[in-house]
Amino acid sequence: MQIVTEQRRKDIHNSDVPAVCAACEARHGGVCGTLTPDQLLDLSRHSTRRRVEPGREVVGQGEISDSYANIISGVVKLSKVLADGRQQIVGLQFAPDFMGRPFTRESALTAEAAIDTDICSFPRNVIERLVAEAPGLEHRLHEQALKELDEARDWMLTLGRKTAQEKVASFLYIIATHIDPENGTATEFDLPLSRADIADYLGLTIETVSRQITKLRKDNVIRIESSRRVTVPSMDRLIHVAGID
Amino acid sequence: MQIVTEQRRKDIHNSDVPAVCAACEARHGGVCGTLTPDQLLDLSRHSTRRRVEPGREVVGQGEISDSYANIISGVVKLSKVLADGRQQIVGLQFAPDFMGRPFTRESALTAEAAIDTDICSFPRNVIERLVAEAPGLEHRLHEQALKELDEARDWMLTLGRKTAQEKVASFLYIIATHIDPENGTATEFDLPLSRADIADYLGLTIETVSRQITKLRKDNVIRIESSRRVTVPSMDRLIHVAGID
DNA sequence: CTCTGAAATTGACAATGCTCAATTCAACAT
DNA sequence: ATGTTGAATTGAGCATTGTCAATTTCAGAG
Repeated sequence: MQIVTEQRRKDIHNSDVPAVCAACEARHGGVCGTLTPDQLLDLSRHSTRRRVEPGREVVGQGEISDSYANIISGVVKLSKVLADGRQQIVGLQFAPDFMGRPFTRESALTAEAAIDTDICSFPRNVIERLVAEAPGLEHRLHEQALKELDEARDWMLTLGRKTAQEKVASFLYIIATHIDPENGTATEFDLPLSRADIADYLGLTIETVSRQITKLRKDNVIRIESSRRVTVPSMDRLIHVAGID
Repeated sequence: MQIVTEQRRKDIHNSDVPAVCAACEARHGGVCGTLTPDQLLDLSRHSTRRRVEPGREVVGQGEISDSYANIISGVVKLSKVLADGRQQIVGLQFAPDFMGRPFTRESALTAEAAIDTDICSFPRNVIERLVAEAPGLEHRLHEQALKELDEARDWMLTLGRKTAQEKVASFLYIIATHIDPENGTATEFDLPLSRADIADYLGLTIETVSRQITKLRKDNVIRIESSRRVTVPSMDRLIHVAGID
């Protein structure tokens, strides 16, 4: 079964913004935002854009530290597992975030598409060369790391101290605020994660997640159009139930 | 009550490593490691070394993004609180880590000394100037952020998926491996955190922490010399109970 | 040495969330 | 339509962890 469609970028011989990049939804986000047209051209020569289907690893085992990628659209789950199979999602990446690990650092992380996801990836050595040339790039990567650190710490508070009810509400709020990269908070959206994924993100079981969603529905905090589709009548109420205030 | 002793560093007029730094335990760690003698001198002119007592905030409210500090010795707790007072420790910093947030980024974090802690702090603007001059410095800060991100994600797995028993064992292992910055893993050590702090770090209650410590003692995984002092007869067993393998 | 107060431990009981099992539901193939 | 499959929901009982309260321990003050 073929699951990714690859298309190596055309080499364009002028120093304007490469056509592929000009049309790219993540042109100004991710790593690309800080690059000059020349650097962007350099990078685009080695970039590969492809679609990853749900459940597929974004980069093969062990490659995670070998390549860098911008998320054009979609959602990627970063997760860790214990020897006996218990799993925890430690981060969700939305477009136009970029992913990858600068400078090797072994951290058994799995990156997997949660829904259909388009990514644009570059080999590690090209990124490293550009980092050496363009000081702004490392700064950008640094800021991304700090953003992820803040998010991780916020989530630690959720994992360690919130009730199941608050955890589920917090999750819904995260999705509402991140699912649409363009606009702000969405009041109606599709959940990018299955109940099993949500449970792994919240440190709960599938059953508890389901029961809490049912409870939120009965309390009129959310409406469930279908198992994946959610409407939030009052974001303030959701925030309140999530314990964020 | 005066709780910190301040001593502004003497301005030394030669470009060798400043005397205060040469004698500093964190000379090669923290931010200082990558600086040239000139830069180190520059930095030392604006640095303040002081001792912070347990329970005291390392930097005043809101200042956390305004200054940077190296931990010379001791342990600092980084924590977050919910509106109703529930608290979660989201990170422990040991010597010779450095702390602080480059580039403003409001993240309601409290940094508090867990035990007597010596820190050497610098104002934000000096760090920013040095970052602009010395590219290696931002790289160092970036690596510190990545290290903290890895640690945060490891801890998320512990918070979300481990049992109380595994959590307490994981905590003891963290302390054993970090408490002595010089040497490697310690088999006998003082806990830098009270039971209340441990509970806040593990997302448990004081009582559960106490019961699990008692159980580990009865199972001969650890020995308790006093409530703060712990001996680990077999680190392998501790690791096993912690679920790290 | 005794008193004091905070920290830690221990016990009894309750509650939150988990386990196991049975349905239900939706998508899709026959 | 009907059957099949995986995902989600629901229920009943239980285990782990939390709550509340009573001791115990220990360090420091007098």
